[in-house]
Amino acid sequence: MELNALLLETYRALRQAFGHRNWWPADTPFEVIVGTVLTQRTSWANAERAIAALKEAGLMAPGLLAGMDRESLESLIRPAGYYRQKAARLLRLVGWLVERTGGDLAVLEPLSTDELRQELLGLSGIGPETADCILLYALSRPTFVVDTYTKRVVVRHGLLDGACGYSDLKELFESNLADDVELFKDYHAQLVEVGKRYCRTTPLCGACPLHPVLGDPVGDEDL
DNA sequence: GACCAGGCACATC
DNA sequence: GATGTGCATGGT
Repeated sequence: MELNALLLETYRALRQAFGHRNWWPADTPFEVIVGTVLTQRTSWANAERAIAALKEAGLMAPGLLAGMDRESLESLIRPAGYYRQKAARLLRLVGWLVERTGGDLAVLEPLSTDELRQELLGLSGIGPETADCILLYALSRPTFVVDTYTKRVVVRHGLLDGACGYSDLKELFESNLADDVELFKDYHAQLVEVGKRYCRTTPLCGACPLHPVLGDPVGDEDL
């Protein structure tokens, strides 16, 4: 089967099994941006507590957040973990956003996705996954988000070898699927879901909805 | 108590 | 370029 068809079949199987995942839950694109930092290496439930605290305090707005002192921000986002790092990262990111846009994300529209991605990656604390989450889920750019679950599913089924890096995985999906923001949003979310439920350190391939599509895993690499 | 969760920067080799 | 480590809370 062609890669394009295989990747679409994979998505269909996941969508059939799990339903639309409805990522990213948020009231505004700005809230998505804040969430991308808060959820780094952190369960969504804990990131949500921090988001709720910011909203409760009436601070979920670029100008207000950018003006906060670091210690107050740290105490509000504490439940998300890594709160000292994340407070510093949020202040840098939101500071950049305010300076760059004055708080109006529409100002970024003329920039190419690639230009925007490079700017985001230039900020300390914004790596490839966070940058792509911001681009896809907050700014609706057709960029594929990769994470450890993506790698597990892809490598376990021999689509790429274990030495592949972030850009290889990203390329696999972007060059074999049409640029489709809604597809990219839900596809990533589905990969996270199947990763959590079945494609774990010790896989549960038998009941996995991908098994009929991709077959038995190949290799036994520890991912 | 161990292990994991919607990463990233930095040190070291 | 690859590999190891710190960052921190909260659920299972």
